[in-house]
Amino acid sequence: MNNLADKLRQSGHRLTPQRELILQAVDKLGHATPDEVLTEVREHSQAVNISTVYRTLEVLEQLGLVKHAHLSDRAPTYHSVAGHEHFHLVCRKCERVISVEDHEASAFAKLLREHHGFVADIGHLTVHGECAEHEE
Amino acid sequence: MNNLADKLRQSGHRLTPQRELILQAVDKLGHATPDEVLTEVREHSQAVNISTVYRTLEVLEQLGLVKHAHLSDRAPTYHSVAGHEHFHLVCRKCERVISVEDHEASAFAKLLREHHGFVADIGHLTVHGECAEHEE
DNA sequence: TTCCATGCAAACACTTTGCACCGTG
DNA sequence: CACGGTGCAAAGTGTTTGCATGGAA
Repeated sequence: MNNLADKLRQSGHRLTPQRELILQAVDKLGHATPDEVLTEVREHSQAVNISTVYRTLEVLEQLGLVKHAHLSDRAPTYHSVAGHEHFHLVCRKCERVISVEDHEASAFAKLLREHHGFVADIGHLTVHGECAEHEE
Repeated sequence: MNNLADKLRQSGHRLTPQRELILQAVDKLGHATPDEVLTEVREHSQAVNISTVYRTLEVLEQLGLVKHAHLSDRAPTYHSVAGHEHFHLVCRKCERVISVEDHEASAFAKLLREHHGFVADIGHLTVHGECAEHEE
């Protein structure tokens, strides 16, 4: 089955080569800014415009195929949602990014739901701090 | 005692009227973008430049007097660190911001430290999701 | 053949920087 | 009176938008 084509059509969108390429690039790169996605796409094919990248990432996120997180103070990064959700730890000292299974945040999410009626989007969560090699 | 003046001098900085005004504005506003800080400062005094706001917020953050968090996908917001640390819950539907005492994240922080050797900066943490009135 | 999608260029939002002048310490 | 701080203007980075053209269904 073609997940992308199906999801696009079900929501009244169209399947285009650009959209396939951009989703492939996100899959391959792991965590990438829109600009990095553009660079990756141009390795294989050429001729994709940066505004198409922005517009496509927005559509893919609506469809639940990718998510974005804010790993730095700069541009957001996109990653594919390949079944298992995860969140991120980012070291301020070395910029290292650690991906953590969502279940490690489930107790925290439960607490927020019970105390504040708040349903957390764990897949969007980024925790900044310092990794083992760099703590004070 | 004058906390600002002391901290500035101890770190080789100077006390200026702009720095006092900007810190007061952050205190008063709660959570504010650099631009909102500028607007607030200009209510009282005039003549502070946006680049001074950026430079000052950076200094104040180094001194531990303010912190920034990313409450939206847009500009960061600054809040004063008035003794007690807190983190934020942001509702995607209504933009509401809920401030939560840091101790509610202490079990989560402990888990991250034990499993990943990662020391989380809870005061910088922002959790996105949906508040009680807007969950699905 | 109908609309949605794309490319392009311009505009926009936010932030940083170089430099001359100002004012704290 | 030295040196860090400020204002101003310009440039840098990241993102969005209007519009004409292109192509999927």
